Amino acid sequence: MARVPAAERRNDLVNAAIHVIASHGVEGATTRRIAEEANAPLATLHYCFHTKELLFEAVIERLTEQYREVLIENDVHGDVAATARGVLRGLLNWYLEGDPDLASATIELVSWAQRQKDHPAVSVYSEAFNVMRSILARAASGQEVAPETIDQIGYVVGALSDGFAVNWLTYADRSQAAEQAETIVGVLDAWLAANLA
Amino acid sequence: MARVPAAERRNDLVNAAIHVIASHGVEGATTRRIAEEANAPLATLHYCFHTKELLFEAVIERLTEQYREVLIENDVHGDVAATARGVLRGLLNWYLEGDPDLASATIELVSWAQRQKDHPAVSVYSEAFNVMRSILARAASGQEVAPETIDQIGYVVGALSDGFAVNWLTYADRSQAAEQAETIVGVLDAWLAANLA
DNA sequence: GAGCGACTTGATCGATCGTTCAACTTCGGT
DNA sequence: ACCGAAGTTGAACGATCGATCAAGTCGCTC
Repeated sequence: MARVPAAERRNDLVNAAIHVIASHGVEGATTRRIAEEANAPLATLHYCFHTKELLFEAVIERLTEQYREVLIENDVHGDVAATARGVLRGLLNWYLEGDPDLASATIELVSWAQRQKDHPAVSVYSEAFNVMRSILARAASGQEVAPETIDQIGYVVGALSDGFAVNWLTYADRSQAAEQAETIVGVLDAWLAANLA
Repeated sequence: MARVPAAERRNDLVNAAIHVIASHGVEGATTRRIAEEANAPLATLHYCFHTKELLFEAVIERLTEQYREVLIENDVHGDVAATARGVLRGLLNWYLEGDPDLASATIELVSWAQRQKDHPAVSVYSEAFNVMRSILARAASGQEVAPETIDQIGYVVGALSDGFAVNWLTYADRSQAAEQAETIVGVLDAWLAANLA
């Protein structure tokens, strides 16, 4: 077969793993299915990733990176309220219009990673939270906002986007989810207005 | 061994399955592990539930029932705002102080059920939503509240509790989660105040 | 063109999976 | 005392899992 550098193969396998996890769940994501999705023999998967666990850790790194990009891309560089609003909107739009496999695989893998030795699950959330905090902190640099308020806003934005995602992934109804996204943003607006006054 | 009626055995197996799913995930919830947790031989599991899938469906029924009980128990019989607030508080408290296996197993199984033929996943959410709607509708009987507003409130309460649960199950930090629960209730309050005025 | 590291792959391993079966024991009704 | 229904259970089935290995093939360097 056509020769492929290991780095590129690893990339293909990570993409295949995300797709298989999203459509078959962690328990259905077998090494054979992932290899087949990547058009590679089973032995090639183990040539690139010594164990299945190492492959899954690479998938988690990829997902972590994806979240960071989405957050940074949606930094509107406004005041705290506008920035929080923009980040939340960016997340909801990403769920709605981006690759649905990414959100689905994230939910699947986070509970999987929770049970691994040095649970790398937290890394996805903690990293996303850290990025959000730094974005919000810069937006608040000109205002009088307590650090703990920044953290609280970050938590609320995260919780709202998670709550939205769970329902969206459960029902998979796009038009309904679009309305719900508006509702969610309205909830954030109401809370910000009441707490940043 | 001591003779046990099938109905009672089925009950034990459902409880064992919930515990195993919560601690080992759906992919780690093997028939042998569940049978061992229930102190029953493997063959007994298949005597009570013809297949593993049927056992999992029984687990989903149990979880659905649990949610209904929590919602009904926390109906404060006040106006719409007070009722929504009470139900949300009840859910958050149930997550925080109830059996952590129940919430964890729910999250695990919902994504599993999503991939079954006649995805029974939706039943947990839809049933919970229906109960919530009927509770809110009765609370609104004396007020002027549009039916679609009732649904919207139900969605927001659900989304907030889901968002709370995801973070709580990820970090498992009780004291932090207790503060976050207060924040979540505050978010609902702000939104209700802005939208029911 | 010889040599070597990088990559490919079919075949196969032992472990574990969900499920089945038949033999066995207990219990309630007659 | 007898009998059939209900419950128990060890042993085993074929399928599939993650992982391994050895025998390749390709492409670059000297």
